[in-house]
Amino acid sequence: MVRNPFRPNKSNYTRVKKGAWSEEEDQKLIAYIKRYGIWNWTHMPTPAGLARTGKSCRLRWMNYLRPNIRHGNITKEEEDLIIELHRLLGNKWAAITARLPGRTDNEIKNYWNTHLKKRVGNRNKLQIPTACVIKVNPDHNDSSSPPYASLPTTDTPKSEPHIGSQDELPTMSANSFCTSHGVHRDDKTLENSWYSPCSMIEEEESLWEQFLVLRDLEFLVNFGGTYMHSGATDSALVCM
DNA sequence: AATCAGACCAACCGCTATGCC
DNA sequence: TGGCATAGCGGTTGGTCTGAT
Repeated sequence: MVRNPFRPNKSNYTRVKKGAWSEEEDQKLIAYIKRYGIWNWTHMPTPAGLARTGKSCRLRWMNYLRPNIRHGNITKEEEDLIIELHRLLGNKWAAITARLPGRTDNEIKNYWNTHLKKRVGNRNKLQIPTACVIKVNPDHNDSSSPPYASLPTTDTPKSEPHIGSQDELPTMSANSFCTSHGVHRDDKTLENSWYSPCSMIEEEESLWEQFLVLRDLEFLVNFGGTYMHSGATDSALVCM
């Protein structure tokens, strides 16, 4: 099922431009999208006057030209959030980015690989991952709080976070949906705590139940984040 | 001033997920 | 239901920048 949207053949391969985008190309893409919206990345480059693949156009738009993109100057708060989200979600850059409005997955990924990976890696060497319980508040029905989550900053500790509030995120390890175990996060001891193992039997019994709850929650979180992130209020871009 | 190494980041590539016919 | 087309994600690459020597 591996399929490239536009795999140039020998006759047109040289026509496809690669490498850095020029200012002119940017303007062409912006102008085209402003006028016609995004109807089909694969077939857009030709009428837009671009010798690029649809994939390349999409990437350029999503990572650089899209409105409301913020570049550089990752704040301390954002950095903390990235670190914590990465601890919870692993390399799910799209999911992480959904909680960081204005940032792109590519930027977050690059920032992690260049700035945070080593630092966090060194810190985590002192921590031992263990199995434990995922805290879930099934009673949450507060429509005033958005489905996406943010994490408390270190100077504003929360007492008892619950899923669904702006202060909480379902706590799970990178692979918690398959083989590994969720991680109980207590904000008071966020920096230096991995919890002692709970009963494996209890965990096995509750794991599927937690999985089902979290699967639904994950959908809400991703949908909410993606929707907000897409700039869907811009009529020309709603089709994104 | 020249060179080199490491850091940074935009863009590419391979692959999976999803929707449609 | 299966196959095709497209969108999207995550890992990797390679060009450029910057600081050290």
